[in-house]
Amino acid sequence: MRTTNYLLSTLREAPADAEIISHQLMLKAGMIRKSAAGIYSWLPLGLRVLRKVEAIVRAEMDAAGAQELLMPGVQPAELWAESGRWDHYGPELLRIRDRHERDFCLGPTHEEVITDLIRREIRSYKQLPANFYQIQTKFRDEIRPRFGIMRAREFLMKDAYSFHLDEASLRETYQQMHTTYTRIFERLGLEFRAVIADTGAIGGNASHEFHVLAESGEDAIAFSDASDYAANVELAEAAPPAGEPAAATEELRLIDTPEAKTIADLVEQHGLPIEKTVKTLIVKAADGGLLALLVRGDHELNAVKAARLAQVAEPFEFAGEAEIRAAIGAGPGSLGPVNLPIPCVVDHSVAAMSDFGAGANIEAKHYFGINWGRDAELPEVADLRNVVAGDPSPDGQGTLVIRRGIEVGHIFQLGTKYSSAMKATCLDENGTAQTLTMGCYGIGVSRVVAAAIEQNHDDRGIIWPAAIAPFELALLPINMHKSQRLRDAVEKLYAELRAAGIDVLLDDRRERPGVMFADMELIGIPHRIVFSEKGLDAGQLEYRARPDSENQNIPLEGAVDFIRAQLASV
RNA sequence: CGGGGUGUAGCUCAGCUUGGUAGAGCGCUGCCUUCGGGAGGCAGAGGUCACAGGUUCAAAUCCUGUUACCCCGACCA
Repeated sequence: MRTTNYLLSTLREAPADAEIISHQLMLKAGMIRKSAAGIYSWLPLGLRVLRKVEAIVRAEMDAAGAQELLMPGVQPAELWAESGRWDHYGPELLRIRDRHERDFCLGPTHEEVITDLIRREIRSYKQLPANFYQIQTKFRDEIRPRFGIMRAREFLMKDAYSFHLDEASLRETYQQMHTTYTRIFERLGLEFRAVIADTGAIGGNASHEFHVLAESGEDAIAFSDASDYAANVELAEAAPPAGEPAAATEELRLIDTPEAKTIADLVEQHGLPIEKTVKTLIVKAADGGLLALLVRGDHELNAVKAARLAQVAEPFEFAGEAEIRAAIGAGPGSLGPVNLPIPCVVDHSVAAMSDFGAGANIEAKHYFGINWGRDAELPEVADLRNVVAGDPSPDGQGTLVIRRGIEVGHIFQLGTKYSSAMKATCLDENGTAQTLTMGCYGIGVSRVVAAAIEQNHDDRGIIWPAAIAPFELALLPINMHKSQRLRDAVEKLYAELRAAGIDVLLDDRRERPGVMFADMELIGIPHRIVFSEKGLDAGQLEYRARPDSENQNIPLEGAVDFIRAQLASV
């Protein structure tokens, strides 16, 4: 491809509303343009990347025996009514009506359509198991689309649905998809982790999310430095500390703390180590009253874990200040376990504390030197906090490291949620109808593009992993318009590279070198060759890989082989 | 949905307080010079100042309404 025949719409400055680096770079590199909030066009350069991601996903899904099909983007309301989701999906489902006043929606996912299709097509256990996938545009009317393509309303997704006669077969395909996803993200050249995920309302069955690791990720994930264990921080278990709490060495004392409203104040004004403080959080209880949850001052309450306690009201909700004062007689900032008039659950790490400080349940006073047993009965103990870096791994191997991740894939075992609602059955060996068991497996194809940039960029622009770069190599002739000899040499190599099947971009614009360098670095082409008169005199070209800062002189003769070797070495 | 902010040239923004008929830098077109890290000069093109109404002799500027977009929060995955 020649730049003079290609829409290379690079921008010097990114539009002001682009917040994260991938969004800025995708706009600056001319990959995407916005049509409306969360809705984008892909320019030729961006589409090349998207297609490369798609091709890898498709190849690996095919290799795993999945069959590609394509389902409609517009779906009839009847199917959603059948599964019950027409009423339950909420405003994220964009509903539309046709000229005959019939209801439809723009598909945010395709469980209904595939289940409808398969219940008609699959009659016998002999056709199972089967796994169908598509790569298709989805629409979710997000309340707040943001971060460009990362959290768009319209996005490209690979979604797959598998069908089985029993759980064992489902588990087998699930495991196979886990392996396939691992291969896909390895081939994409991204640093990623498969993490144990929340199974949500479906419950019970296994689920994993695949996260691309990047500082800007929306999810915190915890993984072991010594094993495969990885989980969303929301789900990672905090192991109870070993051993008994240390014996009391201090007397209980009531201290005036008029200026201490927060843990930070307490630490700063009274010289208490933060690990010797306790946070008391009040939530609504299942019985209609209030419940106190205690975590150490330096820990965070984990709402997912708290919501699982039987004593906690559903949905999980913090109590208001007025309610707290009515029940306890003191406001937030002065609460603690001593003389607490409401039920209480404490985190494991709190149960292990001694000689600690907490609110006195008296306005503007704290108790210091609190010890369980002596000053307050130890209440129920549970896992209530987010894990932190350095905690022991729940599988007993190594300690936890916390990184941020971008969710790009999700696999889970659906079971019979849709097949039973929609009566999708087939006959087993005995001729009896069995409700199909299902799994589903998604990859956010367009999000992968943004995630790859979040993980791989520098201050000059994008650094594409080789497998998904829009072009593999850039040819940059300097002052080609002034030298026919240079032009001939460039054209010759360009033709040879193309004949060798290399994805090459020839910058034949009459631009100054600085402009070419800046553009090629911005759009992230992994390899570049610079042609100059001076080099030709010496029979040499300059080669540089994208992240390097040094040029390498290579002989003009055999340049194609050299490039081939460089491409292969990545 | 609640709170906040912004809409002026393709992009980044000034002008608005104090009303007087539209600006800069970058980008774009042409010519000249330059030519190894986003060059310089000259000449151009390009704007219903988001939209509608109002006040006024006069509105980008003041007032009202609408709309779009952005940020924070809640929500969702």
